Amino acid sequence: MLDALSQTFAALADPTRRAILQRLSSGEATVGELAEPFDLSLATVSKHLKVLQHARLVSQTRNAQWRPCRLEVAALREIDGWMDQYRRFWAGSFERLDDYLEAVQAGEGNSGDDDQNPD
Amino acid sequence: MLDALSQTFAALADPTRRAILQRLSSGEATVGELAEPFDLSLATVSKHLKVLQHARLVSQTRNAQWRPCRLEVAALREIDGWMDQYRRFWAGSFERLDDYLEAVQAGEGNSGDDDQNPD
DNA sequence: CCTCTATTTAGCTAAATAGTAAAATATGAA
DNA sequence: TTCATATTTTACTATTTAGCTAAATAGAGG
Repeated sequence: MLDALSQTFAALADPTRRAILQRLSSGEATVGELAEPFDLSLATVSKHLKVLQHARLVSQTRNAQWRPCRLEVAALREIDGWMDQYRRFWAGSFERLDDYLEAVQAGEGNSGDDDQNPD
Repeated sequence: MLDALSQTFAALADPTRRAILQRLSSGEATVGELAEPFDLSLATVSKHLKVLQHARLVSQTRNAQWRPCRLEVAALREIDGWMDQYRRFWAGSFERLDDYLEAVQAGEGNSGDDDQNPD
């Protein structure tokens, strides 16, 4: 079994699942409502939802015979947190990593090969 | 073939590949250097690098018989851009989506077909 | 009970992919 | 040319997964 972050990324690596998340970002929806815009069987959408639930991106409650789904943002926040370590590469004016590294290395007075750690 | 965003998410859905990216965030590295911390064959790491290149997360140049790899942040920025539509859910004080939606709906009135009682 | 609606599960196929070992390729050096 | 090093490519296997249809499950209501 993969770690939580990998599961979340894997769940997001499918356009249908991302569309489901987008739909859920405007409110709860039942499985049937979520399936409606897609040319897919309900069983397939149900499986997509199971993947999303397993990745903790969606939760499902029960209301009579409906299972309303809801977006859960905790896993998305984890992705966002993971991205933090890379944001410095575009937070400033650095388009390319080597520009950044060259700038850092020039600032440190090191002209060596490539093992400088900018952090 | 999947769209670019799906490919990027799929590439990130592997701990080895994320570790490779992290290593590259501190500077260029050859395939052998990247493979060193892993208990994987060079061929396997080479394939991971191909996935990362295909997702445009890594570029590879040539230096004699070495192929130094470099982090490319454009695809990460795309992920970051995709996340924008969800940041509002944790940018403020909203821990739970339903709190946010209740607040919004209370302000806007009811939109119609999703008014099952939430609890 | 039975029926209707909503959803999930089971069983299948096809495609993708992570891993391997071994052969092939590319470059530098002797 | 030959050898050594670095990396990729080529089969091949095993696992995962997106999709389907059909059957099963769950609740509402007659």
